[in-house]
Amino acid sequence: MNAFDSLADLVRSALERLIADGALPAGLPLDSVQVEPPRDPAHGEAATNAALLLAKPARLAPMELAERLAAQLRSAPEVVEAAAARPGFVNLRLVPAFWLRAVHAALELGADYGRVDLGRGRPVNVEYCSANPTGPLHVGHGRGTVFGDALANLLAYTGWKVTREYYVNDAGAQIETLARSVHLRYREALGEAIGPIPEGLYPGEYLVPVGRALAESEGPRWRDRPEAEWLPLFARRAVEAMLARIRDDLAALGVHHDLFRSERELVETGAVDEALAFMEKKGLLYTGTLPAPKGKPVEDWEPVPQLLFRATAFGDDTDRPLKRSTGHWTYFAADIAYHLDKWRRGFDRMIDVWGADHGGYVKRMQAAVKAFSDGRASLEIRLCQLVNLLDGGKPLRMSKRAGRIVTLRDVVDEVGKDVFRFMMLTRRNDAPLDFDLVEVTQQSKDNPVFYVQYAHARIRSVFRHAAEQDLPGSARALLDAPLARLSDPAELALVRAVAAWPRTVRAAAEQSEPHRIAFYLQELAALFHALWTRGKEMPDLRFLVAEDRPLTLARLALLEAVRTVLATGLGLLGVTPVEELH
RNA sequence: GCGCCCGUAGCUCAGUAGGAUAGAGCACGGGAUUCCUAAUCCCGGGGUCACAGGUUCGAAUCCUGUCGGGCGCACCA
Repeated sequence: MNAFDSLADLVRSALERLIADGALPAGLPLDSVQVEPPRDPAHGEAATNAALLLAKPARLAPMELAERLAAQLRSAPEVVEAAAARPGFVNLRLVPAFWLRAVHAALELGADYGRVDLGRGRPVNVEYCSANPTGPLHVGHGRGTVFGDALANLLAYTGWKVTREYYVNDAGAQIETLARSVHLRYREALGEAIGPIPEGLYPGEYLVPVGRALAESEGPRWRDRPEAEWLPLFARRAVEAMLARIRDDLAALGVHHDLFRSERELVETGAVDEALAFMEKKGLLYTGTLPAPKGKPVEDWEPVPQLLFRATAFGDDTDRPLKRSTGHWTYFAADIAYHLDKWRRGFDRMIDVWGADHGGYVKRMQAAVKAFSDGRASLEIRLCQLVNLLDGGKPLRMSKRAGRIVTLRDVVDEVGKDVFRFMMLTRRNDAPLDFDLVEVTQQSKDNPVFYVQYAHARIRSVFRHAAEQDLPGSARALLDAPLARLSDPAELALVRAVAAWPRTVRAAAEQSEPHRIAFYLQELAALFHALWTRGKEMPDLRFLVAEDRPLTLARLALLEAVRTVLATGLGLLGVTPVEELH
């Protein structure tokens, strides 16, 4: 049990005793009681809002209730001080031994210290990246990819059975465009002068090798044939090549999906027809004509009857078309089939990570999931805002037409996956992010990842020195260290930060907010660096004290606990905890 | 016009399920290095939490409106 959970239990049992004594009425909602670290450390080491929450149902003034609770809590052996504070908090100070349990737990549990079983083994599907296979990943994709990956890590760590999934949009007009673009490169590889890439085709150089490979394996036989004959082949080969490249880019970021699900396959195997027939049978579809769109006038708009989904019955703003005037399924229809497919594979919890430019799509997708599952499946959609690429403070304009795309791979190769991942995660996903190529390539202290990694490296450094002095270095060997010797305020602050790790994990997982892990790690690193420097100023506080082996063991135990938490936290973010920095 | 997201220090951002005197980094000013890595640390100035109402013991946080910014708005993906 982690520190703050056990404090909440302590407070609840104190309240129960007050109820038993008749000092409080029965039937109070004790579950809502929380114990948290107070914002201002001067208030104490932990604080509960119990009296504020329960004052009304207990028909007591908050301060009166707080006083009674504080008096009751003072009798607990762990409690050194319990004080009521206006408007009704109860502030607690605990015996150091209470907090030191967390250090012991970290040593004992290692990477499992902080793990909480929120998921109880239930399955969750996290779909992220899912970039169209028409080109390499760019920096904007990188953000959602890193976010989704860290979120998946976090859910797996908290007891969920996670499947990481990539939806491949390998059907539709864009793929035909891709195939035509590759055909042009194919002709080029056969020696033809193709001139400038025509409007409407993909100009990127990355298609050159795809065309060359086709020229080598196929020869010139498709050069002058009608499009209908070569298009499927070229589309398939192009998508394969792009996907291979995307997987490679993902691997460079440390991202590995469990499943790549193909849209084309859903269409070709009849899964879309089947899914929509399922919707039809539930009475969710009808044929009708949508009103003209409200915004900027659409030039070629004309009222046509279409097959529609009753999205408005499930919270969307308008009903949504499922079939195009050509008779083909819309993207949305295939997406419904895909999510139905997920649900049937056993996922009643699904999380999609999308770019903010798909924000207009959220309601209809959630409406569809609600509709086909009769409300039994949940779809959470996390939108990642855009990344503003800057070059030395100046906005870098990316133009697909000019072929001037800053690829994810370029940036990752330049700054490293650790820096990229950490930078993407030190911000809430729903706020835009400035990513300055100059700033992050400088690998200066502007990169918070170094700050955290440096803390880890420094701890490893201490242990290298400890090994030279014949001191134990493993967590197991430090389990019996006399932790009670830790007494300096800077040491105890670090101990309490270690104790706060499990609740940080829980909050981050429950809110789907991996950035909380990143911020916590920076705080933990800051407390460690501060202690380190105090040791420079006051030799008594150095970690390795030659003449006092028990004290040294206690400090090494604390350092190992901190290191464990740093390594675990960095691991959740997908960042490598380094042994040393140079 | 409608929908979603955002607005917190000069800049970039946190703010833990409504809690106490709103925090950190950068930048700026001052200081610390014979000693476990100074890529670090310590001290300081900096704020009408866009604005106006509302809900209540209490609001940066929840609700309504206004202003400002971003994204999106049949038959593309």
